[in-house]
Amino acid sequence: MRILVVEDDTNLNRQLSDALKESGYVVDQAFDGEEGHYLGDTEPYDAVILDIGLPVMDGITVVEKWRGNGKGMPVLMLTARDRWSDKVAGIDAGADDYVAKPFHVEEVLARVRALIRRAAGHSSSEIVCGPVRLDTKASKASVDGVQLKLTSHEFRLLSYLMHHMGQVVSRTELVEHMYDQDFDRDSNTIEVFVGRLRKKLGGGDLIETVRGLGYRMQAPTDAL
Amino acid sequence: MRILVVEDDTNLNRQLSDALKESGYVVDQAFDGEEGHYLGDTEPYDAVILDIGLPVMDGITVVEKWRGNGKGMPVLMLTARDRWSDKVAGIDAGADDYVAKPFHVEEVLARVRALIRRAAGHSSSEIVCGPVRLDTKASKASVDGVQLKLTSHEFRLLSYLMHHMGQVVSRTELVEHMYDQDFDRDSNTIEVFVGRLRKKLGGGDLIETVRGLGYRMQAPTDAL
DNA sequence: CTTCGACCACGAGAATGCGCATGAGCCGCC
DNA sequence: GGCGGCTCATGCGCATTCTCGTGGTCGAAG
Repeated sequence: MRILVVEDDTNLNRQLSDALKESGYVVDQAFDGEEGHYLGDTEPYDAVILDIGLPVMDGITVVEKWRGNGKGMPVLMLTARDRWSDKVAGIDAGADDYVAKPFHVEEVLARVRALIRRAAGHSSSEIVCGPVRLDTKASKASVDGVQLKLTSHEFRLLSYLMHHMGQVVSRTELVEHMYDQDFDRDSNTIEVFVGRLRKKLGGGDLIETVRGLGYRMQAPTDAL
Repeated sequence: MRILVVEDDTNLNRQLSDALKESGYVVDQAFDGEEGHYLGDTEPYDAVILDIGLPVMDGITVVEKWRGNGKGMPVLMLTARDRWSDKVAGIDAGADDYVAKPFHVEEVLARVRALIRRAAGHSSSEIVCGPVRLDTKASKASVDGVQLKLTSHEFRLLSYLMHHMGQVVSRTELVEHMYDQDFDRDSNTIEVFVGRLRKKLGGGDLIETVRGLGYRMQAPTDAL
């Protein structure tokens, strides 16, 4: 984890940086807004601690520039005690949190940890199997990077198969997970959907049929 | 976006609730810890404002119970001035942010905005999707730089969709976040609003309908 | 090797029901 | 009372899904 500390008070900067290093982070330091902005723009930080009152370019502007440039790393702002309007401006500019001066170093550390933890939670949920990618959150699937146009049942089927990659999945199991309750078991709907899905997924036999048992989604590293 | 305000001071509660409603949120109110806990446990809020000193059950306990129960919505705590230990306790219990009393209402609003957009994974106060811009700060939306004239429900719908860009959002989810507690679910109101919103947003099919599942706002940089 | 039975693939048509537009009534606000 | 916004009902169009029938494939047994 790499952290940038932008703070013009050299004493405070060192204090924070030391505490962070002690906690196991890699720390870069900057002492004015321009330097800080440049570093944040070019280096990949996991979090930034940013004073609001800085020489050359103030903290608000720095955040705004980063955000306008697509930089999304968590930013923790340091504000003067009673400047609540600064806090509002900072938060609206895109800061994720702030601490009012004077602060306890442990509080800053706790917040940095929280920010990093939270930022880690936003990775999109994707399952990959060979050329097939499934994004459960967006309800989208693609093969070789090409978007598939799936109906909701087709998607549910693919989803279930991909969640059980490598396993043999019986027809009844599929029925039970694709439909709410009682469903006419003697119909070949599943086969029909498997057929359609195979067609949409394309050539490589990704969905293998295990005669008498059900279907199996090919694991990516399958030595046939 | 739907928000719960838990505060026993009726005056303060109303003050906050009114300000939030003015900003386009749907607000539920609770006046003691138990009521607040129950509501937060059963209804899907996008954020909660929670006083720390409450009758029947204090704020810390409320958060702890929610978190222990898997509830992850952002919680903004209201603490008494200078009670540093309360802040720490609140954060440790699982609160996401706090404001010390007495506070400026705008500060609370700014923090709520920040919490909501952070929970959705956005870093700046403006959310952009293709030609559409949503200004969470001013509660305004524009297409190609032209201001849209939206009714409050239309705005809430657009806001929720844009906060969940790329994800499929179900009709019930939309209902739950656009209306407060009791609302007749079996009607096609949402479809009507989607229709109107589409008309106002103009040609490009920004709101995609996913048959059987819900709606999805098209992400701008669509990775095909 | 051949034959038989069970199982599976696939195409095409039929039926379902979802989503959309539209417009009428209703409510609250000015 | 007029107006703008919200809700609800109706009917249509069409994507999706289900059914059915035929033909193909596989495995085992004679």
